[in-house]
Amino acid sequence: MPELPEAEAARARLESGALHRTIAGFALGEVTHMDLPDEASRERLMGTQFTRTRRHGKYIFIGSVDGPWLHIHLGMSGSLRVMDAGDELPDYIRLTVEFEGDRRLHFRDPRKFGRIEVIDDVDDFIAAKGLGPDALEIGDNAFADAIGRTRGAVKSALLSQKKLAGIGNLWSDEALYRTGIDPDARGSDLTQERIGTLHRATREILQSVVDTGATYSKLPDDWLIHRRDDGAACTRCDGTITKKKVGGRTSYHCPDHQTGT
DNA sequence: TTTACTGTTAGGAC
DNA sequence: TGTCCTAACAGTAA
Repeated sequence: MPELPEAEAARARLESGALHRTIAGFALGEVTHMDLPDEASRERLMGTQFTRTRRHGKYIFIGSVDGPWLHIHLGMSGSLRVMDAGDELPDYIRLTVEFEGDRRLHFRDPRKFGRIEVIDDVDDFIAAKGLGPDALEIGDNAFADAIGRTRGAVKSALLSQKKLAGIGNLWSDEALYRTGIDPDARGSDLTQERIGTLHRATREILQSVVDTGATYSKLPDDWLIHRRDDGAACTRCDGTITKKKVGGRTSYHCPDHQTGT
């Protein structure tokens, strides 16, 4: 379920379980239609150790000061598992990094929308992708520009990784729900005050989810995440949660307290 | 059996 | 030129 908080949880898992161990091999699962490192890329990593991790938006990186990096994107259904040899393997493991000793790093991805590749420089990669600032780091002015200068739907702007990186369908809905903004509202129609409120809500929501390790059941009961159902009761007014498409994405909102301007 | 889905991106419309 | 929108990707689950 990967947006920024899930990527951050995965990064933390790498940080605690996959550093300072010599890479001894790789095992490939069923890999048709997937972007995974080819033989030559895997060969570059053999015998090296990862010593640090990074994350930018939904993009995860693990590498070292001067060596190549592994870039991991979880796609729609990817996850990382740090396990030991002999542990019972879940289904849909697409790539395993085998460290000396028993430690194993597994990339699981049923739907195969994720990707892993070997890259030389993280900052170059981020620039080449055209990613905006990380959603937890972006400053007030940059956020106001990213949202307030778009003619399209505010939700689409939140979702644009080029404007700011890390927000996906679930947490964009959550932030708009909390701030009472209709996902279809034009970004350029919002007052500066509302955009400021949206920025704070976005940051607080993402940070809260990060703090739970992206465990949804630990999030407060009144969050939209627990009632993404057409017809559910709104927790902020007497309204009813309603489903609609915004920018091609399924969106849940309360038409009573979420307004256009 | 049909429909929808938490992300990205190419291609086309405006 | 830029911005925005849609469809497609693959597999599973409801």
